[in-house]
Amino acid sequence: MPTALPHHDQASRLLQQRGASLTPARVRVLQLLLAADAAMSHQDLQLAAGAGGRPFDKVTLYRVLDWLVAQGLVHSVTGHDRVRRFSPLHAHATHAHFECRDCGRLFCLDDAAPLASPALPPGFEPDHLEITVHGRCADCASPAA
Amino acid sequence: MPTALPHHDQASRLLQQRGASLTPARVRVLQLLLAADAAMSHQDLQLAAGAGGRPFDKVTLYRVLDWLVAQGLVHSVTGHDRVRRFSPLHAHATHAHFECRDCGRLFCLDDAAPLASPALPPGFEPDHLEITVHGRCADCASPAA
DNA sequence: AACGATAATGCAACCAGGTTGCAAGTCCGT
DNA sequence: ACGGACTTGCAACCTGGTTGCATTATCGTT
Repeated sequence: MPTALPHHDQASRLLQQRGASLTPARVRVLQLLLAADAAMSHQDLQLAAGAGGRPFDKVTLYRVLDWLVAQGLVHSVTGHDRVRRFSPLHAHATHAHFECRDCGRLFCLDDAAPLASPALPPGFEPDHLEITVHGRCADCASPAA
Repeated sequence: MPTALPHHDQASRLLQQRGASLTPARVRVLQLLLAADAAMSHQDLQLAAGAGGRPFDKVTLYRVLDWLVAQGLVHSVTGHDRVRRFSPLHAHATHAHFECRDCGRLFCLDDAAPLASPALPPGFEPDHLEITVHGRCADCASPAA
C-alpha cells in the first residue's frame, strides 16, 4: 500500500475530528469520495457502495451527503446534466472544475487561479467565484486508453 | 416605448433571419426572454406566457427552448437548485453569470473578463470557460426596494 | 456493562423538472 | 388551395431529490 493512510482511516479521522457520530454510512461515503479521481454522483456512490456489500438507502445517502456538505468536508457541483456531483474538499479555498462534454464526468482542478470577480451591477454583493472549464477529458479525447 | 424595437418584432426578426418557421410559441418565448432582466426558468416562462393569454404546453416549451439553444439564440445555465434558466445570447463570446444565494435568480454579466483557462491535466482539451459569481443580488442584499 | 437521550437509518409515499411516443394541427413552398 | 414537413398538445413515464414517521444505532453517563 503506497498510500500513507488508507482512505477508510482518513475518513474516520476526519469525522472524529468534528466530534461527529461515527456511523458506517458516513465513513463509507467519505471513504469512497476520498478514493475517487472524479466527483461522484449520487448514483455512482450508490453503485459503488452496493458493490462492496449491502447498499444503503438512497435517502440515507442524500442525508449523509447533505450533512457532509454542511460540515464543509465535501462540496457539490451541479453539472449541465442537472446531476449533483460530490467531491471532498481538501481545504483549497478556490478551485476550478472541469466538466467533460462527452462523458459528463467532473474533475476538480486544484490549481487556484487568482482571478478577480467581474464587474457587478450596483448593490450586488459577491461571495465567491465558481469556475468551470468545459471540454473533453483525456479519456474521451483519445480513442482508446 | 423607449425601446428602439419592441421585443416582439426583435424576436420575429431574429427567427426570420434563420429562415426558421415563425411559430407563435417561438416568437413568444424569445420575446419573453428578450424582455427579461434575469435568466428565466421553464416555470417562469410558463407563468409569464399564461398571464398574457393561454399558456402553452410544457412539452412545447421545452422543445422550443431546446430548439432556441440549438440555434444559438439562447443559452441555458443550470443553477445550484438544479433548475435550468435561459437567457438570450447577444453575441457575447464569453460572459459570466451571477447567481443569488437567496432568491436563486441568475443574471448575465456582460462584462467579458479576459481570463486564461487554469492548468489542466495532460490530455484534457478545454473548450470554453464558465464563470459564475455567487452572492446576493441587489434586491436581496437591501431590506426593501 | 447496561441505560437512555439523541441522532441516524430505512421505508414508503411523494414532488418537480424533464423526456418520449404518438395523434392532431399548423406552416410554407408550390 | 394542396401536400409534405415540421410543430403542437396530450398522456404517460423517468429520474433525481425530498418528507414524514417508525425503527435502530451511537455515545455519554451511570
